[in-house]
Amino acid sequence: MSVELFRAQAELFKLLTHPLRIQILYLLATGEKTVTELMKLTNASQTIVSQHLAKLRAQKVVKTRKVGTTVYYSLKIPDIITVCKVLQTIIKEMAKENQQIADFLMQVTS
Amino acid sequence: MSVELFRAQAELFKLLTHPLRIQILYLLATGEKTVTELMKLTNASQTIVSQHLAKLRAQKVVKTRKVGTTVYYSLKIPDIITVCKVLQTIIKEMAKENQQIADFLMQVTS
DNA sequence: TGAGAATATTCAAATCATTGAATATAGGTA
DNA sequence: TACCTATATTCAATGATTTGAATATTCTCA
Repeated sequence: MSVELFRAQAELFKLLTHPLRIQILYLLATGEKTVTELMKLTNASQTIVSQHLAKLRAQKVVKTRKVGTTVYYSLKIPDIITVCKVLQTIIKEMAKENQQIADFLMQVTS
Repeated sequence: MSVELFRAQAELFKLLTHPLRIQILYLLATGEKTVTELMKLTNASQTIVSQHLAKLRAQKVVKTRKVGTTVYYSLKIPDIITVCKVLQTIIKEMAKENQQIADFLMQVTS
């Protein structure tokens, strides 16, 4: 596998390193949303939401539809949410294991 | 879904934003490797490899086995490579689509 | 014990990402 | 035209990540 492919993967993964961007992607996975809706759903400011959407647009994982002055965002690459979901199950597995270790330590030290 | 989960996901995704770390994970997916082997396979310096391995260790996605002075690294969470592979298929899809657009433009402008 | 091999850590410099404030644009409506 | 609403962009400050050089640690073997 080429270094170029690793670089391309790394670039796309960078989109997923901000909690707000992940949240926005999950929201868009449930259907298209306007910027104002995303602001309300995430409790983030207009500037911040718009800036993060710009990053998602730059990498073409979202697409837009403009009606008058309002812009509807939706997933252009719906599979991106699969990537998040796979990681989510990993996190749950890790948490479960940590819990088991914690339980064991409780038992040993009490 | 809680902001905490988004944050946890974002933290793990940060591991995947460096080409060398992705390459190391792919290499470890084929079996355990020593630091020296990883250096040779990736053409990266000892310091660099060691630093990136430290990040992977900090998030517990790799584990180590020490024999004398050499350290064998392997995947502690093998599913992490699934995350990479899902993204890889997305990248291929995106590339395919771009190719189709390029082909279309060729046709139209010639 | 002393040298050498394998790996890890620390630190400063450079680069990159995030934020908030300010401003810009563009469409709709009085 | 003038204002209002929705969204985007720019810029400077701050914070995080990456790198290379230097150094530390730990093990083995003569």
